[in-house]
Order: sequence, then C-alpha cells, then structure tokens
Amino acid sequence: MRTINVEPHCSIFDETDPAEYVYTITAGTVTVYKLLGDGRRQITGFLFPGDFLGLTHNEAYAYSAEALVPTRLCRFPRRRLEALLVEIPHLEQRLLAIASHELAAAQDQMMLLGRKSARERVVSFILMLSNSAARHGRPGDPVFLPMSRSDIADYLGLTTETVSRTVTLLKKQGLIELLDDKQIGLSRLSALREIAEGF
Amino acid sequence: MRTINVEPHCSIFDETDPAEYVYTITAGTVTVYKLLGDGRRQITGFLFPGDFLGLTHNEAYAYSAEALVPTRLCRFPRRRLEALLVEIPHLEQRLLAIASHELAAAQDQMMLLGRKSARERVVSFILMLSNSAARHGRPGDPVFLPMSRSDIADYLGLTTETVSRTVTLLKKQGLIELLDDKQIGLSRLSALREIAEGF
DNA sequence: CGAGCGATTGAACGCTCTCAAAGTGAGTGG
DNA sequence: CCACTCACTTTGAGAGCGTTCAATCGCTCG
Repeated sequence: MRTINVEPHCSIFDETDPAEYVYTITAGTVTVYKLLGDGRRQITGFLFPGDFLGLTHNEAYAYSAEALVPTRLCRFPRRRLEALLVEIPHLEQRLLAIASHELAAAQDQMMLLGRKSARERVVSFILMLSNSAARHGRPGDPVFLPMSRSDIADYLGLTTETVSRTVTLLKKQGLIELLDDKQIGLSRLSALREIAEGF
Repeated sequence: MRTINVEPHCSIFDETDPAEYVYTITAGTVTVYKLLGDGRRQITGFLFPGDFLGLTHNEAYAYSAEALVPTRLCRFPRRRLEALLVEIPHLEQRLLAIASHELAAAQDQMMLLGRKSARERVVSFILMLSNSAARHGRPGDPVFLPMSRSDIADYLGLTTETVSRTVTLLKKQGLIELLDDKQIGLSRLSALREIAEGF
C-alpha cells in the first residue's frame, strides 16, 4: 500500500491498462471517463475523498481516470485486496453496498443523458453536487464546482457553450446565484428540484 | 421461493415499491426503466434468462420492471437471500462480479447516451444484442429483437421515428438486412463495429 | 372485411451544436 | 505597475440532427 500524489490533468490510469491496483481517494477530485475513437469524451463520474477507484473483475480497467485538482490517493495491489476479502468477510459486503449504490447512480445518469433537456441536466447536476457535498459534511449551499465547464459538459452530454448559456439563463431567472463561476447559490431549492424531476 | 409467470406489459414491481423480493429470470425478457415526472421513460436495461433482478441496498426499488414477453421468474424473499449470503460466502463474490459487470455496461450506456449519434446508437444496440445472444448460446447473427421500436427508442434516448428511420437507412446502405422487423442480419460486421466505436 | 396497433414515411420545427468573436482573470516578464 | 499572454468562459449567429405532428402502410385478429 502506497500514498500517491497526482497533479491536475495527470492520468491515474488508462482505459486499457492492466488493472493491477485499486485506489481510495484521500484528498482532491478524480474524473472517470471513456473515449470514443474520434476523441469524443464521456465522463462517467466524479470521485471525492472516501470514494473507491479501479474496482473491476476484468484484466484491464474499463475506463480512464485522472486528477481534476491536486489529489492524494492510497494505492493497493489488487491481489492484496483479494486476499483481504478472504480474511475480512465484512469487506465484501461493504464493496457490494458501494457497487449497488454506484449502479443506482448510473441509472439516474442514464435517465439524465437519455431523456432530460439541457436545463434539466444542469439543474440535476447542481443538486447532485449539493447532495453529495452535504453527505460528505461540506456545505450544500452554496455548491462548489471544482470542475471546468468542459468537464461538466462531458459529464452531462452537452457542449461547454450550452452549459454556459444554461447557467446564465438559470441565473437570469433567479433560480441560482453565481458567486463566481465555481460557486453557486441555490435560491429556490424546491423549484430546482421540480425542474430536475421533470415536472 | 416461488415461481411466477408474468404476461407482456405487466409490472413486476414499481420504482417506489418496498424491495421485499429479488428475482432470477428463467424464461422471457424483462425491461427495467425509470420515469420522469411528465411520463418520459428511460429504459436502463433489458434482462434475459439467467439475469438477476431487484438487487438493491435500499428500502425501495430504484426502478420499475415489467415483462416484455411472457416471462417466468423465480422470486426470493430478500431476507432469505441475506441469510444465504452468510451461509455461502461464494455467493457474495458472485453478486459482486455481477454488479461489477453491470457497472461496466452502465458506463458503456452512458457513453452511448451522452456522446453517440442516432446511427451509432442503433448500431451499438444491435451489436450489443448480438454479443449478448452469443454469450447466452443463441445465434448472434441474425439478431433477434424481441422489443418494440418504442422500447428500443426509450433505451437509446431517441424517438420511435428516429429508430425506424435509422434502421431503414442502415438497410439501404447494405450494413444490415431486415429479415422482418424483429430479425436483423449483420451483413458487414467489421463496418458495424467501427461505426459503434466512433470512427 | 374492417378495426386497431405498431412501424414507416413525410414535412416542418426547434433545441443543441458548430463556428466565431469578445470578455475575463491569473500568471509572467519588462 | 502595467502590458502581454494564455486558457477558460461567455456571447452571438447560423446550421443541423433529431423531434414533433401527421398521414400512410402493413399485419394480426375478430
């Protein structure tokens, strides 16, 4: 087990790398993404301190991961983890709970990507970050967005321009407040929730 | 444990039902989906014989499930499964492997929904069904599509009209053959694979 | 034969993308 | 301290892909 520091925009592993390690994040933010042949990118998740990274049952990782901000990770050899699983039965339950939670989040994201408008996607994203921050004991309002517009766009299946326009519009309509472009106040929480749920 | 038969378009459980049972599918096809406030639907998966249904760590299901064709299920009380997990350590490993596999599939689907064109989505879908059929020991070519255009559309984040137009176009271009509207021959497999991967 | 449902086809619209330019802010060097 | 650069964000105008609305086709079933 080793501690590793990664600078912003530096790769942790790539989609086809042999999956030799698993990681836990102790500080920072990580983006997990997949690429298409011509370079199109889909970010499948943002990971924060406490989250696991790199769990898979295949030989290779199914996705790439890189640091968004200066990030600290704990790295385990995968074989070591598998040995631990035999010793500590509780650990497997814990991993199953995590995987189950991630699956539910993935289904929400499919709903977002397949059926929601740009406006609904951006609102859903802001609320998601707010909830996630609150669960991790950080303030849920104002919401802090450590990622760039381009990262948000690649997570929401939009372009940076559309994300920018949508945020501007939400502000004009008094639904959010822009403290700066990485800090957003939630003026009308219940209205935002309705938009995200598609009413 | 009980065997249950479900007719087409009949609900197995709904998104908010208490999650009292887990199921395995022994015959037929099941659709798993989520709904938005105004009725928009996103199908998050099609399940076939051998697949598990209803696994969750929450009180309620996170999605709805219904039969697509006449379907037979085995129903376990969830508590019984939890008891089995204690008795049979291997079972937990198996569930973790399944969840891990589903997560990888979910990430592929996010890429499809967020970044692929209609044409790429339809081709990816056809190939996905072909691979899935082959893994289950059924013919991968021609591909059998048990679901309606509307189900395909709700799975791919498109409309029925777009699915229909796209399939017609693929046929005109000699990339697939339409035996009937539920049976598709894969004329040029490698070309199809390139389209799906975004080249 | 007629009803009804799903699939297909057509035409026009609109949301988001694309391409382009201007604005903003942090960091650098004169 | 200010000018300059560079990256990111915002704003604008126009185009395009997929949607919407509507009509037709084709099959199954009574």
